Formats: sequence, structure tokens, C-alpha cells
Amino acid sequence: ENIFDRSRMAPKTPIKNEPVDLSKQKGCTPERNPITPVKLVDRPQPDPWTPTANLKMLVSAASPDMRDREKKKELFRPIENSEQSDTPESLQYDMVDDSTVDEFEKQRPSRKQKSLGLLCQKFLARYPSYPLSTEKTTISLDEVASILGVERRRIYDIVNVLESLHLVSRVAKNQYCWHGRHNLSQTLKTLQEAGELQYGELMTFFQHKEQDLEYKFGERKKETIPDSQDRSLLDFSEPDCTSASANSRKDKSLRIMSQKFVMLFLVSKTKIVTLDIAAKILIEETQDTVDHSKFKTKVRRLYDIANVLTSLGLIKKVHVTEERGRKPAFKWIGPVEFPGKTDELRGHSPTSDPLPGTQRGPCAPYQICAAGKQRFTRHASFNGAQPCEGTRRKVSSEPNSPREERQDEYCSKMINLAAVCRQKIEEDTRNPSITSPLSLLPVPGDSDFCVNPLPQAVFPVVQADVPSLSLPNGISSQALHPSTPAASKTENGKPTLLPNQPFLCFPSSSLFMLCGGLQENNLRETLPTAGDVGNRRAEAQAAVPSAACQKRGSHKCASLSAPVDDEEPAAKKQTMEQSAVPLSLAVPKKPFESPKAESTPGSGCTSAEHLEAFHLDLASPAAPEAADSEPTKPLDSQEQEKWSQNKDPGEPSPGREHISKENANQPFLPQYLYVQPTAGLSSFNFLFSANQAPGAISLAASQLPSLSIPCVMVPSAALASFPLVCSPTITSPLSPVPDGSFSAATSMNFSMSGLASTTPVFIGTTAVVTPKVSPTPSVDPQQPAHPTLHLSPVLARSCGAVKLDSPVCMGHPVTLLKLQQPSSTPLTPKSIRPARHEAFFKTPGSLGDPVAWKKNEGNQTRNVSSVQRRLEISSTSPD
DNA sequence: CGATCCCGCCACATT
DNA sequence: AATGTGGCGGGATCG
Repeated sequence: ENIFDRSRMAPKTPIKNEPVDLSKQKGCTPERNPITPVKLVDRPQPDPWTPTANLKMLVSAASPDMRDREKKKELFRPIENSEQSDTPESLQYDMVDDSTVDEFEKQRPSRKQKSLGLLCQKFLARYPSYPLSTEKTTISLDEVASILGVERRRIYDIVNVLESLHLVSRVAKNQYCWHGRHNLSQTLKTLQEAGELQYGELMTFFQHKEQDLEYKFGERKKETIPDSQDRSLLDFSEPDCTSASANSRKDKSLRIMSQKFVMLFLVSKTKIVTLDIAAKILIEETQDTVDHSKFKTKVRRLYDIANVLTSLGLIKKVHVTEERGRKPAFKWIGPVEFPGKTDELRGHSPTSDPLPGTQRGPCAPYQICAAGKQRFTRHASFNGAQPCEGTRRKVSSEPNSPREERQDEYCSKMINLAAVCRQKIEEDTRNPSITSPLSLLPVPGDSDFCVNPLPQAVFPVVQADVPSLSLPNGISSQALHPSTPAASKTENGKPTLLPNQPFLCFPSSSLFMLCGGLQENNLRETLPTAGDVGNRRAEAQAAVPSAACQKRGSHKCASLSAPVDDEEPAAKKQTMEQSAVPLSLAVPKKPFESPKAESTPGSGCTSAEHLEAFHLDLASPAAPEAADSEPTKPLDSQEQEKWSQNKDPGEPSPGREHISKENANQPFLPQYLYVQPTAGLSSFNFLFSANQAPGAISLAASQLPSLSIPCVMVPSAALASFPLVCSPTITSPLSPVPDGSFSAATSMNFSMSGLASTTPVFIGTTAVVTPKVSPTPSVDPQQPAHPTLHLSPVLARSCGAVKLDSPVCMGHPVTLLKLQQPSSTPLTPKSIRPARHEAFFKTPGSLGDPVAWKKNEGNQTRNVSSVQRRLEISSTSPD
């Protein structure tokens, strides 16, 4: 496109020409581009960066003109358009600013020329990415609008998104302060954490939600949901409690939406988020409804946001190929890891961020975030120091922090997710053709590997021995039924449970696997410094994300050193509760308010607790068996084969390029496996957090089974109502530690297998998968057991991406290719075999649970679930 | 024809 | 009430 523009535009119509350059950048290299200010450069006058003064000067000068121009613009436009290429006239106006530009500036602005993305680039070009702390640059909306020749409205669109990332902050009426990217990493980190929490928990929550749904379904969801969430999450800016609330609800949209959108990326293992999914997730209220119109509007907004993010070089557009076809999606190409805040402000140090969660301290329902933040910092404004001084103060009038709301929010979110899932499911069921995976993180088309349909058979589902686990069942019965009875039926099988196994598997058609957690959790933990230990802890925590949260909240980092211990007890307790747990699920709501669970003080956490319990239950059962169950199914050999092909080949693969890359990436990121519902499985969704396993496992094994559970399988029916969720968080922690380094993910499993719960097993699989993938190109990182890997799959991924960056990460090529050839793509494994399975197991060996393996073996006979397959594959590498 | 998303009306918030 | 903000979605343009 850009190219086009150039050819055309450049020559003729200069107006945009400046932009033109930009456009190029943008188009061509979104990743990096943005920062550098291309645009103005030419201009004689100002420099974009330094020139505050100049700029101002210019602006002031220009603005009037510009303004006129805008006004006139209408007039012009027509003209321009008509003339398009030729009209020099327009130049005049433009000229003002860009003398250089030329004459033709205006000519016809094609739509692209006027695109928000381009506009954003121009906007960004005006300011230094990393302004000196001292100078704060203030941005006058009018001025900028006039300079850029657009209506103010458009500037708002840009600024709102930038504000959500803290690149700017509103100082006053028409004034914004430019902060640049100094805090970006921090912000992202915060968002990631928040995202994990929120979404992660949500995921976990889902159970509760289900319950809630029952009640709320009808009513509440909507009510509560709305704003509060936003704030909590978003408010980043106002550290204080004040929260933006003041801001009025309105802020909800773009800003919040933007943050949420970013969170999805950060939480996503694949780093790819499809628009529709994002839209659905972001539509809080109506879960099910999802009016079309609303959805449509949401998507529109997402495009706006995506344009800005693209200009920032944080995401790029890609297409995900799913069963149905390609879907527009965006891939995160920004930083994935946020080690300390990388950049941070110049001045400030630490800072905390503003994330959303913080405020809620009290309730902190989710929020772990809060906890994390605490650590980092003070509540104060995160940026506090920002260059701009007062800038950030926001309007906040009063904060309302509705904690409760948050909970509600969660609920609402959960609901949404559930709704989304449900819808999809329904759709799928109804329209087989349609079936789309709900998965949040669908596998990117690119990565072929991503999606795989699992044969139902695959999971024989096993429930954990813990009958109690039932949660699903129970829950399902309760909550689910109402909403999704039909699906439920599948459950009929109630899923077969396997004793021991922690999981529930329902035979349903499609499976989705989502991996939520990011390592991020770890990050939070990081505080603790205890590096390793911390990690472990994290892991443990991770295992029980929510729980962890709570815990954290309660005691912060428990003992890093002996985190486990703490946890254990907790775990036990939990377990105790667990018994109830299943029920608890039903109970859920309370959790919110009442932390009854022993520990958690924070009501907010409660949910987590539940989860934990839940997990525990699952876990407790028997790991080993679980393993069997899960792995066992060697479903379709075919699939396996496919996998194998894909994977294995991955390295070898011809597609290597793209495919391999992705695979590689994925492996790293084992976070989620998304399985599309293919034919059979359409009904089910699975979420796995790749990460989880490791840490969780260990813990779990020892005592907290719950933790271990990485995956939850829910019957489609249940899903219908809710999406499955696994707390991703869990995984993450582990990863770091990991020993297993070679693959955190893998490790997870293994360890898990050994001990812990079966669940882990699953997880492991996922993890495994990734590894396997890794083989490919970039992959290496993992295998080697690089620490990085451990840290977080995600990170790893990111790393990979980074490293690979261009190639892999970018993967454009790859992506494209894949897209094109989805079918051909590797996804399908073919040749996988039991042998591998074995191997896989072996890998885990490190973990050492023979048992699990054995089981596997036994299972092998069965079909292996796709998951397993993956595992297998991955596993191969490990050894 | 579906994907994008510009444009600007208009409601709500702030001054 | 004026002006700032920004939700929202029609409908144009792109691919």
C-alpha cells in the first residue's frame, strides 16, 4: 500500500508527502519505524524533537493557518479530490508548514493518506520518543490538529490511545504532556500483569462466573461490569486512588479499550489477537448478546486503536487463518519482556505504575496487580515524575473505587468471555462451518501449529479423581445448564472422569486451548528478588494464580525462600476447602466478597482462592493418572502425525521459514494451546497455560496440587456458558525457575507428571509442544534451556521474536505463507507416534515421574490428544 | 463484497 | 451556555 501511495502520492501529491514518508515507514516497518520522526525532518523549521520551541513557534504560526485550513479543508477537499494529483493550490495551505512539501500536497488525499495510522505517525514524528526528562513537551490539541490538518476529533483518537500507554498525559484542557516512551515498558509490564490478573483470573473465575452467571446472568453482568473494570485496569494514570473514576465513565472506551487490547496481546501466548475475539472480550456487558451492532462498533474502535498501536510499532497486522478462513488479527511486535522497567523514566526511578490494579488495594480483587505494584512502588503516580509536571493529574474527581465492582467486573468479564465462548460454541455447533474457536488467542494463522483440532476422542476426559472437582460438573449443572444445556449434554458423559486425574474432559467437539498466564506473574514476583526462589514462588503462586494473588496480597511475597512451604500450607488449606471446592465453584460469588477462604484477606482474591481450590482439587487427584488420561489419548494418529509433521518438520520443514519460526516461537511460549474446534470438538474449549505447569507442578506435587493444575478442561456445554480458563499465571512462575530449563514449559509438565497432578501433565504437553516447535529456527533458545526460556515462555518467545525478530518474529513472510497455505501447513501433524510420546515422557524424565510416563505408555495405545502430540513432539527435543 | 475506517453528529463533561 | 471530549455508527473506500 505504502508503496502505492508513494508512487502515486509522492510524486504528485506532496501534501501528505510528509506523511508519505511516514507511511512508508509505517507500512514497511512498523516495528521500529515510528519512533523516528520521519516526517518533520524535512521541514526546514522544526525539528521534531528538540524544537519544542520551534514547534511551538511553528505551531502557533501554523495553527491559525492550519485551522483555517481545516475549515477550508472542506472546500479543499473536494477540490483536492477532484484534482487529486494536481492541485497545487492546496499547497498553499500545506505549504505553510511544509514549505518543502510541495505543491501538491493536498491533492487528493486518498483515504489512506488520511488514515489514522498515518496521522498518528505524523503526530509521533513530532515528538521525540525519549524526550529529555527535563523538557516536557506540551501538546496543544488545537495546534497539532491544525498542523496536521485534521480535525481535533482525530487527535483525540490518537491521544487517547497514547494516553492509555502513558506516552502522553492530559494536563489540561486542550493540553497534553508528551512523555515519550520512557515509561512504555513499565506501562506494558503493568498492563501485562494486569492483563494476566484480569483475564487470567477471569479465566479462572469462569467457574465462579458460571455460578454468578446463573444469578447474574441476566442482570448483573451488565450492571456491574462496565466501568469499573476499566478503571481498575486502566486507570493507570492515576495512581492514586482517585482513579480516573472521576473521569467519568466515559473514559471507558478508547483508553480502556486500548489498554485492554494491549493486555490481550501481552497475555496472549502467541501474541496474536484477532479482532473479533478482542472485540468480544472487550464487550463487557453483554455477554451473549453481543449485538451485532455493538460488536461492529467495537471492531471499529479496535481498528482505531490498532492503527495507533501500529504506528507505535507495537503491533502489526496479520491474518489468522482459521477454519473458517482468514481473520484479521494483529500481532504484537513490541517488547515482550519487561525486565524492570526498562526504560523507565528517566528520572524517576522506580515507579510504579499506574496500573490498573493498584488502586484497588483494598479489595484488590484481582489484583494481584495491586500487590505487585505495591512492591514496586508507591502508589503515587507512576509517572509521577514525568517530565511534565503536573500533567498527569487528571481530573479525577473522585475515585470511586468500586471494588465490588471489580469483582463484578470480573464477573462481567468472565461472563463476557463465557458469552463469547458460548456464542462461538453455539455458532459452531449450529454452523459447523462457522465454528470458530473462541479462543482468545487463537493461534495465529501464521502459526500453523496453532490451531489444531482435537479429536474429541482425544480427551477422554478425565476427571480428576477428585470427584469433587466436579466443579465442573456441579457447576456445570448449575450454572451451565441454564445457559447451555445443550452442550451440557455432552457432559453427559460427564465427562468421563478418571480417577486420579484432575481434569475433566468432556467430549465435546472442539477444543480450545488457551494459555493465559504469562510469565508476567513472575515479574511481579520478581520483586522479591530472590531470583530463583522468587520464581519458584511465583510458580507456586502461579499455580494458583488467583490464590497466589491473594496470598500475595496478604503477605506479599511470602517467603521467597521458602515459598513453597507457605504455599503448601495454604495449599492444604485450600485443599481442605477444596473438598468444598467443587462446590465452591458454585459458591463462587462469595469468594468475591468473602474471602472466606482462609487466607485471603482480600475479598477480591477470593476468586482466586476458589480457583485454587479448584485447582487443587484437580491436582490432588493424581497426577500420574492424570497424565495418562490426558496424554493418553493418542487420538488420531493422524493428527498426531500431522503434528509431528508440523512440528518435527518444523525444523526441517520447508516451510521452515514461516512455519518453523512460528513453531519455534510457540514452543517458547507454550502458553496457550488453542485448539480449534475442529469437527469433533467444536464444543469444547481448552485452555492451557503452558507456563503454569512447571512451577505449579512442583508445588503441586509437593503439596499443592491445586497449583499444579495448569489446565482445565471443561465440557463444551459448560463452556458454552463459559470459556475455559486456566490461570495462566500459574505457569509463568514456574518457568522462571525452571529448572528444567530447557523448557519451562516442558519442564512443567514433567515435574508435574512426576508428582503432581495429572494436570500438569497436560500442561506439560502444551509446553512440550512448544519446545518442539522451538526446534525450529529461533527456537534454540529454549532448548538450551536458556534461562530466558525459563523465565517465561512468553518472554522466550518474545526473545525469540526479538532475536529472530525480524525473521521469525516478524514472520511476515512466514505468516503470510502460512496463511496462504494453511492447510498445507504443518499444522497437521502426521506422523507422530507413540514412540515419540514415549520420548516425550522421557523428557519429562527430568521430572521424574515414571509413573506418569508409564501411564502414558499405557495410554499411548490410545490416541493421544493433540496436546499430547504436541508434547511428544516437543519432548523429543528435550532429551 | 467484506474489510477498513474516515467523518462528523451529537451527547456528555468541563469550564 | 460555550467549549472540550469522545462515543458512536453511517457509509465511503479499499482490496
